[in-house]
Amino acid sequence: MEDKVKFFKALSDSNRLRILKMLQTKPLCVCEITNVLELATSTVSQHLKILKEAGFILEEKNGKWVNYLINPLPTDPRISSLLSSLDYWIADNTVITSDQKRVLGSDRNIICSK
Amino acid sequence: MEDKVKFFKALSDSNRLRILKMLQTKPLCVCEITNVLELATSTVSQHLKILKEAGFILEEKNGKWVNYLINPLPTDPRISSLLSSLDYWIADNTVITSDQKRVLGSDRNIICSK
DNA sequence: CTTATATTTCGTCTAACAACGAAATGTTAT
DNA sequence: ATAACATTTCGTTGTTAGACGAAATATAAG
Repeated sequence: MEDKVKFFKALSDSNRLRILKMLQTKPLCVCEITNVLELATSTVSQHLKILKEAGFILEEKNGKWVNYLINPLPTDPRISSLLSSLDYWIADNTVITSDQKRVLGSDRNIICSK
Repeated sequence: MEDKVKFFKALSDSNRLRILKMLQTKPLCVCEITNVLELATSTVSQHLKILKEAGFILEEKNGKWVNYLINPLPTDPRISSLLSSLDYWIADNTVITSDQKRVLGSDRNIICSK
């Protein structure tokens, strides 16, 4: 019974919605996301784990970095539905838009090694 | 920012999903729902309050009873979307189906005054 | 091999949530 | 009026969830 609410639970946190929308802009490493959300790295890592286990995102190791990206081929069609209609569910997207701009205008090599 | 996750939060509890699906069968009073979910009346009342405040259901006083029903004309189109596609989000619906059968085959006047 | 960097895991704190029973409220029936 | 019933509100309890910092892990660079 509990996996019925799994998707809703994963989307029940505004920081996780922000992460998903950022990743729809481009794949990002943990420290880039941390930089935008202004949370502890460990907290962001935890959110990413939840999104990954729910099937929304994938992780790809790249040396020192772990890149997270939107799952391009989710096994569950409900995930595809949710991902493609995320904007619909997020009414006020001023924060989201600002996040996406920050993500696009920033360089990992400057941000992360600070 | 917090009303972004309002709908997802309301649907993040399996008992609330069961309530919504029962109400899609027919309007019900608190004690009929309590009888199916086998929870304390006060707990069910609390769940109904959450669903009502999120905009999914309405309440109609009818003497001794308070009838709850699916909101037929939600102001927010997202609520309509969610309500009409609830089955899609609920994968394993054995519990749901059983609930709906119980609801249809029971008489408020017998159940509630016990 | 040691250091720096990126990330995850772990333990802890606090806030939010679901559940309960008891008390309060409102309505119907006697 | 009083009793019976339906429901809500309130206070409490146990559990879950989000946040943090510190320690552990992994890789890159010197």
